Amino acid sequence: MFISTYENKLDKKGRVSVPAAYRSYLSSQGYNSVVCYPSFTNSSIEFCPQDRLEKIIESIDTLSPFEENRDIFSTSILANSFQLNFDTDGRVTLSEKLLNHTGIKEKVLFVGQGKTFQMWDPMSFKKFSDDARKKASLKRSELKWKQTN
Amino acid sequence: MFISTYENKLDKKGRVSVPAAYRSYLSSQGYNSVVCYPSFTNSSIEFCPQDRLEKIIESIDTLSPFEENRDIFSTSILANSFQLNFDTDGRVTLSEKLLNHTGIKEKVLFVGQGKTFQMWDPMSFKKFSDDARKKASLKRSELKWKQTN
DNA sequence: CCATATATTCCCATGAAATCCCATAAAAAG
DNA sequence: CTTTTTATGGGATTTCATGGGAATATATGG
Repeated sequence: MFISTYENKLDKKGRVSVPAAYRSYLSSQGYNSVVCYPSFTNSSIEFCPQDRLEKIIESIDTLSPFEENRDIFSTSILANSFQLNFDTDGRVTLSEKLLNHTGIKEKVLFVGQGKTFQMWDPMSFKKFSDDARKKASLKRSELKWKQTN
Repeated sequence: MFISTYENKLDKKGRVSVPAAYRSYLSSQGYNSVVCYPSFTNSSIEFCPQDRLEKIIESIDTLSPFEENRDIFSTSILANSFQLNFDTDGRVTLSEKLLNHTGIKEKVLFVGQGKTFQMWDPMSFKKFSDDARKKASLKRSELKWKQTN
């Protein structure tokens, strides 16, 4: 399972170490690479084992080759995905696209999400999680109010 | 599988390098050439292994109710299809027909579509992709439904 | 059937980017 | 405190995209 968070450094060559805990989980599942794509809802990169993307491909493949939806789905998902291979020391190289989407400069924050994990710029993540916390407390009071009525 | 995008240069001789990642996937599947045809719905060229084209033609056969339509449809694909062989450095040569359909001049954008890939003029693709992203967020729930069924 | 032009493919050189490999530092484990 | 694992830096090597010359194939006209 991917849990906890890890902050690692992006070097001059654009490489970053994937946390050893994540790597050992991946290899225990039989993977030696990961697939990733920019999140649709926030400025993180989502990572998942390759077979997850393969499932998406299979479901797209059920659509007719001349249906508009096929191109729309595959373009918005597959064209923006990357397969990242680990080097011999467990690092991956991040492309310009991925850096731009996240705003990552110096540090990379890995955030475990159970079956997947994310990469964030540490600052962006702090904003995001603070925001999430506020929203949660607003909703909580809303919920309490509804409960008493 | 074919994912991500790669922008390569068209040289004076009309050659372009097929991304190494795509070539290695093709050869892992036992192919050393590709078949391509102009898309019916947009200004890209569709690439696929040869047996896939045969499958597409079969599916046209079963889908179209009128025999006449079938013939027109499948011959129009076949007549406009090319088999492109890789040279010793992994390049293919693009014919005038293909260049005209796409509007490609200097740069060739390869776009992964899972089991197939496309070639685009970078500008045309940007337009298409911005549009696709908007439509995808509207229709994503539709895809999810199909995945579970 | 040959000769010339044109296009196609092979082959090698180059520069840039990706990857390997090793050294060292920092952290964790025993 | 010692040993092992992990993260990081950087030089060495390999891969890849690209350009262009040489060799081969194909077409066209006489």
